[in-house]
Amino acid sequence: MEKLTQQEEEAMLAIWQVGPGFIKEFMDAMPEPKAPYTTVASTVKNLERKGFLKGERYANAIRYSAKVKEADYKKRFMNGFVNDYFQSSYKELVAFFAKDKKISAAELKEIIDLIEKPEDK
Amino acid sequence: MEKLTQQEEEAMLAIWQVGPGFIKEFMDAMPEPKAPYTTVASTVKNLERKGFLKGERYANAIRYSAKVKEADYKKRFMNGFVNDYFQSSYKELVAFFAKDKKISAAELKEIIDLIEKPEDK
DNA sequence: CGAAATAATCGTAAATATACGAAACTAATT
DNA sequence: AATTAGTTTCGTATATTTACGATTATTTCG
Repeated sequence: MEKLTQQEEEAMLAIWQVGPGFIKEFMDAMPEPKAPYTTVASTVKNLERKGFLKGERYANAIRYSAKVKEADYKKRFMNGFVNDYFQSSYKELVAFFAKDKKISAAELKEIIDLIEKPEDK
Repeated sequence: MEKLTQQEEEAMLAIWQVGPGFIKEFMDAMPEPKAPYTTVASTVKNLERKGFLKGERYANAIRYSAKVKEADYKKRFMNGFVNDYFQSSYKELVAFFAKDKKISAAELKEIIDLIEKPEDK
């Protein structure tokens, strides 16, 4: 999976949020200040070339959908980060943010409950 | 704090690891395949320009040290990531990786102990 | 059909990043 | 002082990214 540039990633965030759709719709979901249509269109083309999107023609427009799932991108991205900054240890990462008070003991307990009693049927 | 490019980040990782030192030493700490000396020197110059390093002349060489702490860079970097991918919630992030079995309940409990009984004097 | 609307594509320009050799500088050695 | 060795600095070439207007293609509507 190729690495995304800044605006490619911004576009992907919008696309993941919107789901399959047209460039116009993705633009609506992107934050201000918005780039001109053609600029976004170029970025989308790049994403298609990199294999992150696939496009299908509908009338005179193209409907794009994500080929790479957000969860997969997150995972691979974080993995690199954890390797470089936390000696490949997710525990180190969580401990770091716990010490920095980004997450509380109570929240960690909730997560423990969540994984110890999986209630997905 | 300006964002780092790929090789700038690689160089910073080496510098954080080595501590204050000379380009040669940073190069030794960088993974193969190593770029030529002058390429690394350019990158280091860029890092100085971006305010990540400061340099002091010693004899005919320059000793560089980090102005930005690794912990601070980690924090700001992760913060952006959590905002974009986990609705600004560190709890969401931890839950995501817990579900993906990157961290166990036992490890989370250890972290809870760590933050509930702070033993730094 | 012809005009207007909508969207994609193409081409290109400018900014940024990457890469590295040649030359210059500094210090040590003979 | 001249040579050598180590290091920085400068300049430049190439690749990639960003940005977007002009043009072209397609559909819709009168």
